[in-house]
Amino acid sequence: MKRKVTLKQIAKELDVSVSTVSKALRNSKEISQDTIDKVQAFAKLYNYRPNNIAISLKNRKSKNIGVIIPEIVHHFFTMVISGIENVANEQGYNVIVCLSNESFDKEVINMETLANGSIDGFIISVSKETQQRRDFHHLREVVNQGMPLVMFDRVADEIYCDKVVIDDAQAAYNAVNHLIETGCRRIALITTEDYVSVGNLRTLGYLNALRDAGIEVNENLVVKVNSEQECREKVAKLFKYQVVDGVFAVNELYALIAMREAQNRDLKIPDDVSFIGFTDGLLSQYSNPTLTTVVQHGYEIGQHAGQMLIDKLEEREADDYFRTEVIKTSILKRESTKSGDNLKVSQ
Amino acid sequence: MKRKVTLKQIAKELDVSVSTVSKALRNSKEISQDTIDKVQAFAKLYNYRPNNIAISLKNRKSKNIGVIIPEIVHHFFTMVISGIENVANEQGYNVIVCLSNESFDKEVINMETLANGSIDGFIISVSKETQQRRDFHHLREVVNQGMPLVMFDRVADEIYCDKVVIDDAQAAYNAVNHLIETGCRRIALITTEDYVSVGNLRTLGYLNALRDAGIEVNENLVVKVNSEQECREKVAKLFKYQVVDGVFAVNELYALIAMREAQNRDLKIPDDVSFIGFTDGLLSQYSNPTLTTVVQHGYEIGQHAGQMLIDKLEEREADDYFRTEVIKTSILKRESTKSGDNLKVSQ
DNA sequence: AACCAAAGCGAAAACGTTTTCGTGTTAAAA
DNA sequence: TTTTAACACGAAAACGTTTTCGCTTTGGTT
Repeated sequence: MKRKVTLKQIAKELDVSVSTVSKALRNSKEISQDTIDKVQAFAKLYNYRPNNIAISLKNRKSKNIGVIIPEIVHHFFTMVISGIENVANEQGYNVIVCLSNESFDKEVINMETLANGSIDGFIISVSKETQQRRDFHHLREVVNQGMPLVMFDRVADEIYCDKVVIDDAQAAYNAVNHLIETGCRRIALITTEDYVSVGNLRTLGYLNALRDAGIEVNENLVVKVNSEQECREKVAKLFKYQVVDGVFAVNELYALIAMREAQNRDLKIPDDVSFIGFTDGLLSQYSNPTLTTVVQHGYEIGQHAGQMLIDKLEEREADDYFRTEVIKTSILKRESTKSGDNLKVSQ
Repeated sequence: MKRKVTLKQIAKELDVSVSTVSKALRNSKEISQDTIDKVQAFAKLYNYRPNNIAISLKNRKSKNIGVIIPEIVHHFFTMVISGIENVANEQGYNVIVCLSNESFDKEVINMETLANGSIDGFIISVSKETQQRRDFHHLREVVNQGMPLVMFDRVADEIYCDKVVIDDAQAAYNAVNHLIETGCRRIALITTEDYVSVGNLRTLGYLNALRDAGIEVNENLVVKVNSEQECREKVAKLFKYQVVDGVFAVNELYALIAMREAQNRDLKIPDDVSFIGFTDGLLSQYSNPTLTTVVQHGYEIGQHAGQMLIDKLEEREADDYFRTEVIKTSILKRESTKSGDNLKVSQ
């Protein structure tokens, strides 16, 4: 019920000026010790806390970071948010999260409402629709206004700003290579039909790994799907008409679906066929067998993105110098691929 | 590079007063059409947007909602956030997310930093540590300051505020009852050793369901665990020494671990033993066999919590009247339990 | 006695809005 | 011609801070 107490109220009660109160609270040496004690005692008694909004207005900075992501019900993005939160909180920043729900319009609206003082800088992974349209005017706009921007994962090359990405092509290359090294030769790729750049990069890594190993690409082993349902159908056909001894899927769900199909056909995993997925989430951890995956280190991505942004905000870094940090991926070997020990045996 | 344009700058350029500009932009009828046109054209040209912070200060409201949750890498909480975001955005509010990481101190700090103007109201699910200590002074404080507060899931009865919960006891009752109806008699409970109130309530539901069905409680079928590892061990013992034909677990992970153990012992699911878990997440959806679960409808919980808070903020509801909304759970039947069709056969 | 410096404090501006109230100008009514 | 009303606009206050600058009082130095 009792409203928050302000400097003005304290000043009136103690019969001094607002300036005196303000200075006393900050232990200014302009103020006598007597007055300081009196003011601080009173402030403590009434639990005075400075009003953030007033300070924001005065300082022209909010100490808030705006994070815009396509969706939050997604292991990778929650890990990234956790990472951002971690570095932000340590340095006195709050995180405002907005969801674009993969919609271009909502992304634009979110940015516009936040960009007017509510936040000091953006961290964003753009929506699918935005990538499809290749319309990045809203990003360009905030950059032009001098507001720091960090993009992660789904980035736009044509926007000049800090970025945090993984090397999708390299990661896919390593994944496929791991299959090759453990004896696989007829390796299928399950990917998305896409405009989403990361999908293409992962496909590229797949192709390169095969080429470097001197394995010919078999178009019949490449399946492009757009939905879970489509994945099930095409994977069923794949196993029906082709001999497959390894599967690389661009996400864990598709890998799981493929594993299920293989199991239904009484194929032994990993002896008859090995599986590796992209993105390490709960499903990979607890599937049966557990799934070997490419881990993207979302938490670290978030930490780096957050730190890069804060470095710009605190002017620890020139505002016209931009970097792209590439976070290394790693392969977490589990039960769905053969261990290195079997290597000679299986080859 | 170009800073955001302000009313003052527009006023100077057009040689009118700040008040005139402000009114012209809002189509006040105090201002001539000529001036309105002139001002609006200029504002559009320079892409004028009112500064949110200044408006917040003036109106003494930020249009921000503070959400504090124990962790974000958790399906239930992300669903809740999505629900909150949904209603908040529709009504012009932003969501500031803070994570307590299950720590009491961080929860307190988060609330204090947000409570000084940054937000208009809180939505919170308290940390385990907070529940353990039963120290809710920080909640009491914001309530006393007249700041609306909505608690969800992990609530504190002693705090007088709006709440959104599920009926854990009833939900558990229904779950266990479903097992009973499909023919199970020796039903195990896998729960957490806890101070967390929800765990106790779920246990209560289990006991009541057995009692109402005239089934004696067998202490040996109740396992309390605190970690994944402990769960594995105790579940192994359970299956080794007891005959079990049904398992109710207080979360999906424990249910999964138990299923895995049963499969290792070549028990048929659901014919030999049925499983049901609490909380419907990805694991339940994609496990093998898929897991029947109690679904908590996190998205709806978020929507209700958000709407209750906004109703208070917009004074659509008296600020001294508090409700507790109970969101109904439902049981999503999948492969891990017998269907109703088999009912007669199995009895 | 005259001067000066330091100590202690207050007034005011600034951040960017919105809104109330007052004022001068013009056109219509008496 | 005088009064009145409508019209168009500006000044100022308010939201809660921080900070600069200036003022008064005190005590000490010549």
